[in-house]
Amino acid sequence: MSASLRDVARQAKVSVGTVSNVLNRPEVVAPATLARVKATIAELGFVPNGFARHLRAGFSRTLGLVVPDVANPFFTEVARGVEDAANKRDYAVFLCNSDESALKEDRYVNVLIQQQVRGVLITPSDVKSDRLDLMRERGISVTLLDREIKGKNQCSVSVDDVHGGQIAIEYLTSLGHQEIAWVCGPNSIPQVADRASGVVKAAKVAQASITTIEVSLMNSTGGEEAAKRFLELAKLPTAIFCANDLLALGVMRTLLAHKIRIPDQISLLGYDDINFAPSAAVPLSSIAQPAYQMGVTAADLLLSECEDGDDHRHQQIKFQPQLVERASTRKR
Amino acid sequence: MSASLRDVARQAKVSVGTVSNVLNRPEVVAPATLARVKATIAELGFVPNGFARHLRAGFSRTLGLVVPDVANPFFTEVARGVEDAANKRDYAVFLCNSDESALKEDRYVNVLIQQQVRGVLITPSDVKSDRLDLMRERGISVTLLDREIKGKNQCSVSVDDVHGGQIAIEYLTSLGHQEIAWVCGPNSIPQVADRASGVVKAAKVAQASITTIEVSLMNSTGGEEAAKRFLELAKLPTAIFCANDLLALGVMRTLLAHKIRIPDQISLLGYDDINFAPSAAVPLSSIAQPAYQMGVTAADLLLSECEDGDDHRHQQIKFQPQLVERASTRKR
DNA sequence: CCAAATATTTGAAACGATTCACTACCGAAG
DNA sequence: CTTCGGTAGTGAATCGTTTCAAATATTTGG
Repeated sequence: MSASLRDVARQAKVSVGTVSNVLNRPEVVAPATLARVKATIAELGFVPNGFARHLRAGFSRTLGLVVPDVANPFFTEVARGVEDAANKRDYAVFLCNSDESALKEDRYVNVLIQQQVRGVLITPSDVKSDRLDLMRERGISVTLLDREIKGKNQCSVSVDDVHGGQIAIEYLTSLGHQEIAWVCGPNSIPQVADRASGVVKAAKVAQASITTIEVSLMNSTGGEEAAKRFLELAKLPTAIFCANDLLALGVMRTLLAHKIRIPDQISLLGYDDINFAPSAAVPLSSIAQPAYQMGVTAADLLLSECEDGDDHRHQQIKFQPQLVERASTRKR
Repeated sequence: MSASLRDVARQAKVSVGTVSNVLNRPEVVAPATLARVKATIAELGFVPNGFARHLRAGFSRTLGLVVPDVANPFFTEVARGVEDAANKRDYAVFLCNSDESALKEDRYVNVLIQQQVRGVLITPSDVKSDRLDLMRERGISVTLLDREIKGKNQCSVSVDDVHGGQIAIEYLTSLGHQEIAWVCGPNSIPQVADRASGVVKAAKVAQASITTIEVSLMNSTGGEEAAKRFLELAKLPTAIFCANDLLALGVMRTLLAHKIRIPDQISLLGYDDINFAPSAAVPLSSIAQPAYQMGVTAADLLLSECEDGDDHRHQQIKFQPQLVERASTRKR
């Protein structure tokens, strides 16, 4: 099959130790030998076997990335950031979609442990679970992505979701909306809970009333369902704030199909500011999060934890969300 | 650190061979022993070290997936399919974005070889390169995704792009359009070339005239650039066919910003039928490809090649694209 | 109750790299 | 001519599994 270090050693008439040195500490090898061995390596097309290397070393140069859904452009952007940062340091990334299911998450955590990944970036479906500790016990660094656990000693990169919910409602009320619908996923998702708490807080200050519409899927299908439920309300709110852009797009699609004009009759505000938001039927106002940047930051944090070892200090980095105004919202 | 097979053996008072049997061939182990060893495994929280296992076995349970851009919803869908199919067979997937760059692709191929992946699914930037042979020489199965090499002995899953280009133009000419702009990426991308050839073929039959606008980036930024170039044309075509939906969305955004009405003044047709297409400012007509299904099929094909070994027969699977009519196209 | 047949279990070799104590060699110093 | 210091190179042990021939235990038939 493919050439091993031993084959190279034999062909170059040196010992395996020397070949290993050529690969890992070329400075201790005499120039002539170095050249000869390098030539042999090229000749045989030798590529070191990562398994064997990492078996001895005790760790690998791979990371796991566990997100709820890469089909969500927000996470796609995050993934891009992670990949670029990892790549820069010569790490490869395993991609895992948990679909917010604890079961799938468990399976993946197990796979990642088996693969002996060096570290894991995860948006856990359930922050309280012991999955994370399980990995850490095994010497796998864990950094939370878009989640945060207070008081716990670990790195995390998140966005201030409470503030996000708050500025959303502050914005809508500043436009004169007093009856607002809040379309969200299950409250067990921390982002949903946090944004909701920001929503409630800001609503109280502005004395606005909030109607919650909760659906199970945080994608455009969920949005369609939400819109149908919305239309059945006794008194229609004048603005809708959605927990993410996919929901908002589903809502938009359905409302437009029912001849409801946006923003004339109803203002619509999303969350995430995905790439597609400006191209929507009515360009979607949204709360932007620095997705790519978050991916890069999280990966850098994780890798520095992996490589610095003991003198690493855990950090909780929190980005601030930002309002992006487009055509889907307007004064009442 | 974490428990090894040897630790389990010691604690359960059996030999390492027996523990290994419990893991891999439980049917040869006596029920009482089986139970005891399993209990010990659970107690110590033992997870086998994938490296050591695969080092011995000579291959791993990992796949590589190399696509030009996961941020493109088409490839995201494909990736989802691949992941689900791989997961079902207990394989993990490395995600790699080549960005159509031969350099990045080379780097990733090297990483994947080092990781000793069992197989690779790739949309190669350059079909003629010897990267693919390099991997095969090392015993890594390779399946082409959304590309095809005629006469070569390998599996591939693709879409009939020539036909796709053809039905697009047939449709537009059937609506009465005779002056059509074709917005595409570099001709070095096989899909672009194939679709272009379908375009030309159908145009000849219908005696329509085609104006080609080539941009370097196949995303919405590229689309914006294309639209600007389009607007500078001496005589404006009445329809635009874009090589993918992202391009089309960029074009749409820009044309609408210039107060050009779609489809009244210009018909716009995309390719891929991504999830957002129906939510676009003007719901986008498009040529649909079964992305998720392609991912699943490709992964299944690859894994059957990996596992069936010699009695595997290479297959070239070709899906047929389909026209999806929405509001962005209309009769002249 | 014994031999043969069958069912379990054992333990050492192997996978391919890294590591490190050790040897070989060379020139310089005593 | 020996001794020392330093540089280059060696090769056996090691990592945690799987595999498999051999050893041992158990069952069966006579």
